[in-house]
Amino acid sequence: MATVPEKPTLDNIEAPLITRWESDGTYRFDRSQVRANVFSIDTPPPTVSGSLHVGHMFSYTHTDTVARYQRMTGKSVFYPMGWDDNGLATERRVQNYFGVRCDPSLPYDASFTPPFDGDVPKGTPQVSISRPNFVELCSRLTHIDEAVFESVWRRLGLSVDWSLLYTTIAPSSIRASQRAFLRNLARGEAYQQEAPTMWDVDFRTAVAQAEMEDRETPGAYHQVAFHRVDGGGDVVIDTTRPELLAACVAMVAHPDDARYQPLFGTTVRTPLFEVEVPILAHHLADPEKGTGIAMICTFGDTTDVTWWRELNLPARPIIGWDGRILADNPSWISTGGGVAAYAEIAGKNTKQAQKRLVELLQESGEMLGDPRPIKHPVKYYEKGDRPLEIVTTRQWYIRNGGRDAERREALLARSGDMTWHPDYMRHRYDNWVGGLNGDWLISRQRFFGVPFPVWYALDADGLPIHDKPLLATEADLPVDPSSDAPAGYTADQRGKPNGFMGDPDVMDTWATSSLTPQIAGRWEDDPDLFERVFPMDVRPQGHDIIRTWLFSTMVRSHYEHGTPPWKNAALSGWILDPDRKKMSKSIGNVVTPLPLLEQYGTDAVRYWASCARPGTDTTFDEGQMKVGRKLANKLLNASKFVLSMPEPTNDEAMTAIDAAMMARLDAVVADATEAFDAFDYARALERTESFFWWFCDDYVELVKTRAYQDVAGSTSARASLRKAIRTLHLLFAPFLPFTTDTVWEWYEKGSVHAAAWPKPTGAVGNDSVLDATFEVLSRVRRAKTEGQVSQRHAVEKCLVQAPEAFIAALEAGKPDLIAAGSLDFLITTEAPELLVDVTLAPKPVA
RNA sequence: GGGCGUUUAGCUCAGUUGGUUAGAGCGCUGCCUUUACAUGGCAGAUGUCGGGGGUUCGAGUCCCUCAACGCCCACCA
Repeated sequence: MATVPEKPTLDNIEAPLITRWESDGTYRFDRSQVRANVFSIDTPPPTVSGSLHVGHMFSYTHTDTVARYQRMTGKSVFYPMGWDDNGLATERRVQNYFGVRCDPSLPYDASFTPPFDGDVPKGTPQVSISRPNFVELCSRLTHIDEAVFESVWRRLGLSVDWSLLYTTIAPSSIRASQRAFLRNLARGEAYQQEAPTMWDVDFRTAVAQAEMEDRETPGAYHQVAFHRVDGGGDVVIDTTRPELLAACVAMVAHPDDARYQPLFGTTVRTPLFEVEVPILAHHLADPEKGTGIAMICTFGDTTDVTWWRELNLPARPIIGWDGRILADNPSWISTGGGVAAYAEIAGKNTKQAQKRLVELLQESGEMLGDPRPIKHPVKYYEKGDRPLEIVTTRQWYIRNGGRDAERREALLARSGDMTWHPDYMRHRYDNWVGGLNGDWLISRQRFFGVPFPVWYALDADGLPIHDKPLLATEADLPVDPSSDAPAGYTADQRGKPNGFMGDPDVMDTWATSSLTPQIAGRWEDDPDLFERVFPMDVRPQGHDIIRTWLFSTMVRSHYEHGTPPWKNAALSGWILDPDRKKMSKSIGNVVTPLPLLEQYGTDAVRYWASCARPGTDTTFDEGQMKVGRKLANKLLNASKFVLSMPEPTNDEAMTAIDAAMMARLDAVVADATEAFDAFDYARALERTESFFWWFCDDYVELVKTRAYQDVAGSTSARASLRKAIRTLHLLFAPFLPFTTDTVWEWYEKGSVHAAAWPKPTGAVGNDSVLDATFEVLSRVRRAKTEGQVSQRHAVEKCLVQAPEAFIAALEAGKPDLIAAGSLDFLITTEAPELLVDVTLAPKPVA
């Protein structure tokens, strides 16, 4: 046990405590505890990018305060950390870091060394390497990044149990992910389908609905004339995508549109390409839009897909996986003019094709007027730079209710099986699930991720038989179908007729991170652990990823376990910069937390984070960190004051003043406990903090003299001060873990973070005693301020006129009041109104 | 177009079942070296609680309505 220092300081208190907590195992999960005595947290695994921003500090602190509270109530806290290193983010970082790109057609080169190691000059062309080489580099870089990341994260003082660390690309995570997929497949919850898919032409991968976003993009309306086959003149449409004219399969107008009703069932010939297409009716056609009649192409947008499906139209795709117009002349274009026109656009990207096609239409006179520029919302992959195209591909899906009312209802009902903090966040879930328009697309045509544990037998011509996939068995997981062979085949049959091929795709990151409760809880690998932590008590996360992470985790747990994966979801808000914009890497307004931790101390930054109400977006405010610093400093000094006094050895009845203070503190303990149980750390802090300032400024000042001297009530004062400060250390411990543990060391054994959360002492006090005493004290102070004398200055006479009840209440505070106010005389008389008359002693003559 | 949230002092924000005169911190002004703390203390000024209507003995708080801002979703010819 250390003693109280002469000059306590907040400087450099963090590092020794971080070391001590680790060596003492202060935050170690005790897995011998039964489920009822465990508090488990499904920690968000941050993407390992080698940097940490103040938003992380913000939301992780919220969870940490709750974890610390739960631990102090006696729960064994399961608080793991994970790194999300699987997926596209890592691939991009590897490309930029080593100056390479993956080309799966290349063979493995065992002696390959990357051209760069971190500093790739701008504009350097990337070196193409094989998939195994690329995956090796991904593993290598994630290991480097994770070592850096861990050291930075430890600095935050989070009470995570680092021995539970997991990564989403580790073999055990791949095993969990593949196992869950195989079970989804076996139960019919996963399936494969060849269908039009939203496609990013740069990443060359399919993209899920949840990962798309709209961006206002410049475009232009082009008015184009189609010729009626019956010679009755032209039908004019407006289109923003004239380059898709060659992919036109029909025209469509609203069934009630009188202008076009006579044309339904007739045909027109497309301009330039001279393909005959029907004019059809469909309720989704909007008479108000453009000319009221649209061309249907395969595929310009999602409405085209709907029309194509519902009107049973042929597929005439002309855009390839690279976003370019297919090179070969399509079978449906057969006239000389059509073939010549197609040759003009073949191989071009959509922009170039559009430009050329407009020229051709203008030459032929089939375009009316000039293009009319507009801005319109266009779908993008959230990480992409060019608009998404719709390409028909074979993909894996997990049913999520997007095409099935019964599943949708079941998943909607799940949001009622858990508690949301704050409650209104459940609307975002309900809103999203209610608006789904397709199943969850989980396959990605990428390289660094969890492979599908699936192979395909090849027929005599060497073509894959997709409808009878060869599945891995659970016992063999994890598998990599690009290097492992399926049961019944040998490695040399790969790619041969009557042999096999591996499924070339990997799962999207969300398909694996949707299993974080299972991964962290070591589902099936350690059933004893899993049953002690699952379903988890809480999922903390940002409100912006309810539609992705929260929902996808719900889907997996709903299918596999028939329950929500957690009892509570705690949603945290965003950090806004002083201009109230979201802080994000892409905007470039991110603040790094390390300099802040240096300047104000970790506790002060945690204080700022803890002031934000759950779910609320919060402005970045260094002012609040200064306040936090001040608070921590005050706690240090108040503790020094109280703990420097001799520990009371005998019992003495508590004075009315002291009992009333303790009763107030009891109320604070009750409030803070209730708030924490509801995940409202901000309220717990606010109640504790406001009590603490009152305690320092008023109560301590009032009883200071009595505590110093050996008079009647001094034991009561010392004992009360000591009990109260100890309770305050416990109440502040979740927020100011460094300051409180520093102080705790002065007089207690062990860590405050292993101590028991306070309970109300049952003190019985009369609050009006405090009110009356401080009302008079405050007036005495004002008189001294107005008289421009020190607060120590003697008061010759203090006359209090007040109603009877007030005087009665004041009675118990009189001795303290006289000492604290340096009153020579205190006289009370009864009067209808409160009046305090203060006569200051004469100022000494200089 | 639908959903959700926000709007309280110059700034950042509390205000929990409706209840005296609406609060805190920062900032601002003045004073005080006081033996826990000058990284301090004491005191002071500052508000038509976004607008309008309603319920009530009583509304920042409940209901209706409008507005501004933000987020999510839908629309994308």
